[in-house]
Amino acid sequence: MVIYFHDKEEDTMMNQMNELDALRHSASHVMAQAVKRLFPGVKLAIGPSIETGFYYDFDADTPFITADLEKIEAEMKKIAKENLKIERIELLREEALKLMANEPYKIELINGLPDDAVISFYKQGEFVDLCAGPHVNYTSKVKAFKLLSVTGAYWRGDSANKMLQRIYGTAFANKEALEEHLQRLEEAKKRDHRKLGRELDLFDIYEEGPGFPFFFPKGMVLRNLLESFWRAEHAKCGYTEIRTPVILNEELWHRSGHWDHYKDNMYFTRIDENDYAIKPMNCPGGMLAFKRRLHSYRDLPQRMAELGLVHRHELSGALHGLMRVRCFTQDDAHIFMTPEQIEAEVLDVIALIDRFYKVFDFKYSVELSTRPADSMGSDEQWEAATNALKHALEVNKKDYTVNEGDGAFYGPKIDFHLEDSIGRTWQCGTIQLDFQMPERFDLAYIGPDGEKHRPVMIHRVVFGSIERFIAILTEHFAGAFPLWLSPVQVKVIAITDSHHAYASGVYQALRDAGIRSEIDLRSEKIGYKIREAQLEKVPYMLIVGDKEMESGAVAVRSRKSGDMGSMGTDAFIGMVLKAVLEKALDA
RNA sequence: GCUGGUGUAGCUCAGUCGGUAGAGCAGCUCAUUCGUAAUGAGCAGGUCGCGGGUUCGAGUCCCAUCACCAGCUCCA
Repeated sequence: MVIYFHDKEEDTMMNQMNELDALRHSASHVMAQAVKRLFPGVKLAIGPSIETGFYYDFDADTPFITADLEKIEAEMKKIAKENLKIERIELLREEALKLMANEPYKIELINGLPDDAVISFYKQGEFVDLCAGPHVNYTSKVKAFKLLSVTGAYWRGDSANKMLQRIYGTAFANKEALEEHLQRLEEAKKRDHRKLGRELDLFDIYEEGPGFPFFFPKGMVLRNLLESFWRAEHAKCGYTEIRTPVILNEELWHRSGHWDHYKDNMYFTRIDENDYAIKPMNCPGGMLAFKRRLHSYRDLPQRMAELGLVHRHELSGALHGLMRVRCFTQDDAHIFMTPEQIEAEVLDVIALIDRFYKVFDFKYSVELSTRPADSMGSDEQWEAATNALKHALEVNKKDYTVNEGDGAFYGPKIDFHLEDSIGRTWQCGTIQLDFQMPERFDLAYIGPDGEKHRPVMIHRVVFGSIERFIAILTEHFAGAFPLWLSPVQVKVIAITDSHHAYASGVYQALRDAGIRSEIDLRSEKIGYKIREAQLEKVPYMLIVGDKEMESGAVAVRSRKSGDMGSMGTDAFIGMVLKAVLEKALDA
């Protein structure tokens, strides 16, 4: 989350944040102390404060269960009541190792500290913990807290290491702030795209196909709108569109390097005694499409887009609604170019992604991901590619963080992250620079010198996956999509049977104007029909009765601001069409 | 995949000590013709995730498995 403040406000805010940080850090120590009292055999790992609270990792012989949280919470309350003084102690390395003789993880941490590091501890009553601080001064300050969950977490975040028990909690300066936070979490649950997708009849995932989503008629309207918008924008930017097969011969995937670096994520099948793979990425198909003929430098850059359906075997525990699925459509494109064109092309894509996200009012963060351990190509190539991306980011004056070792196996990438309703971020857009595939597929173009040259390639997506983007979109707007994206834009509601003919006329006029509409002719009270339309988050309701019939008008009600009074049907249609054309966010 | 938790009607949930499953909403039928967030009555709806086991008897206890949720790992 990006927050902007003015000078003084910023200072106070920073101080408050630091205080809250210290409080939460202390809360994690109090929790560790409580755990130590209740389960003496437990070993301590690490326990930092985090954006929304704190956690502590423990190595326990028997895993904690949910019921343990209550006991631990009760003990924490006792420790707070004891009002222990929290003191800082600095020790020499030897002393520190001696003090932590029974804490193997702490010893590992101490040994990992640089020679000149100050080794500090914080002590409260009988509990001492290796810690850089800062902390609040008394345990009584830790009074508004709640333990939230117990989960597994690998030591040092490495799945090769032992899985520890992590207890998450949150703490605030006072009860009110804590309650407010818990309330907000409840509210956020209502925006969950999995819930809204079902309620609004957009999409769902069934037990019969874990990670393989279904899209229903209204969800398809949304999808198709996103895709048409995408096609129109890409055409403007000089992209062409192709479509490559979902299933291709396994040999292709050996050639591309996917077999060596991505096999575990791929699905395979056999056709007439031959081995085939279901594509997890669109690039190899794109390579073949590019290779269909010889290219001149005059034709470069060549921007070939593809809305490609890919399948990837994700770990069962990683699946998450539409955010992480096992089959999804990437709004992919491969840009083939000369090395001189790299920077301009990367900058263009950065600008394109920025433009797209602004249309939806999305805030995003940027990451540069560098060479992973499992990758192909030479160091020089990787360095050149990484520097090219870095340079583009700097030219663009974009703030970004570096994600070491998180690049694709064929090249470094710039990732664009969007936030879901509870602040988790998801990678959507990405720009990947690739010197490897052109090599592997022996791609070439004829230069001005009449010789063959190797093109460079960019893989890039803007939405990322249509599925994930729809999930983010749903949560961002809490299901109340802006008018231009709403599956149903207008609902005509007749007051009584005698208005049916007139209502149907209005309905037909809307449809003739290309406005996605529904009509409600049921013999229900209008309060009931309005309530239903409101819950369906339809942007506009047109209520028609005697008054409207006489004047040839419609009574407009917006889902946002309620009764807007009556206006001529044509005027309403004009208003809607204008807002749709502008992709207005407040309509 | 790993750790903890949860699976009961389309949805949200109740179901006591093991004694044979219930509500609200949604759906259907009928009545009602109504002016800005719920008209009334009636009907129907369940292999209690799936498979074993214990028991005279299992939604409830045990085992196994699948899916989901939170987190870790991984990723668009």
